[in-house]
Amino acid sequence: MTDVKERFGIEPGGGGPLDSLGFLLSQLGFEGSRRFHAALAPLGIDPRHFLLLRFVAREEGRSQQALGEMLRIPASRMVALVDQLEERGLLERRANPHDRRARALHVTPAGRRLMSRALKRATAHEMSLGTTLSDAERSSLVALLQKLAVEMQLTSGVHPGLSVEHEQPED
Amino acid sequence: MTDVKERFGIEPGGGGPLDSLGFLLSQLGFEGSRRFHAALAPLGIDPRHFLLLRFVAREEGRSQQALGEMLRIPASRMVALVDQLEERGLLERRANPHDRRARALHVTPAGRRLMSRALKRATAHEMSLGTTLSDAERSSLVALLQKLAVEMQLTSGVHPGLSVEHEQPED
DNA sequence: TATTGTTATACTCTATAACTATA
DNA sequence: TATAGTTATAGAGTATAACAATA
Repeated sequence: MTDVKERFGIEPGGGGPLDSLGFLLSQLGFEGSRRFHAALAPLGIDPRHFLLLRFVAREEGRSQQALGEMLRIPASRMVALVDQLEERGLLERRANPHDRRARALHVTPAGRRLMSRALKRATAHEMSLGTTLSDAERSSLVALLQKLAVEMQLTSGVHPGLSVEHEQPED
Repeated sequence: MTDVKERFGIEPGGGGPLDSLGFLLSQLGFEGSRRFHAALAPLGIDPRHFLLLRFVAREEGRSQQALGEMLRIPASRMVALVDQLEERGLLERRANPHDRRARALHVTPAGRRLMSRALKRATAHEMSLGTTLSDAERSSLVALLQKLAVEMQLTSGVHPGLSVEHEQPED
């Protein structure tokens, strides 16, 4: 490994901690999210809605709690998220005949139409990233990030920003 | 470029948008930040304080506004951030004899002592990332991320999460 | 008249824990 | 007695715009 300490000098021009792997990931993750957020904004949803809507479509009919556990979204956050999607008529809470406490979540036709539009924007966003990299570079970058994701025990499709309880980092 | 559309299928097992470059960066950036936040917490500061304190040390005596412009931190956020660091005795606002409106920022001796401890933790955090990668993989990952940072017009040492006005993305 | 830094206000988001209705 | 989902409350963080002192 390259000498990590030299990246932490406070001398100007020396790079600083600013070109560290951690800082780069934080900058890029945040900036990418900001752009994705902007890409979805015209549709009236944000990345959390997009993620949840996709999951509901994939796990059609599951209870609100089951979905929340899969995505590791705390129950009280789920309420607001599902409320917002339901208000826009994108998904429905249906009664479960076997357990009247539970709410089965279903995507509505309008929800599917919006998902299709959102998917186009998400794809365009994804394609807008890494345009200065060659095909080989882009694949190798994704592979390395996946290796890092395994190391950090991240789960595919589960965003840590939705799972966190108590305090939120900004940097 | 690998076919980006196939990453966006909603079929389970197909990967989903979840292994996209954008989503990976967001997950990793957030999780890394969360860990860095936790690493600094015992010292009573968070990553924003660490970044600002380092900058003040590097640009000793600059005005609060000049620092804010360099880091692209809105003026009203700077007040709270500097307040917190001053309350802990880590930096001082000094009068500027040439312009009595301006406040020159200086790191105190206690601030330098704390920075040294924080630097150790930051280094340990940085070294804890990428331990499952070979030296060559780690360097190539950093190089690719830097290329992406250039593409996205990010500035070394400036975190977009501190610059944003109006709305904050979470994903 | 413009600028530096501060503050007052209102707004959004959150965690927590209490709560309802079911099981 | 436990669980699914909801809500009430209080706290943290923010943007905005107004503000005082100084230029």
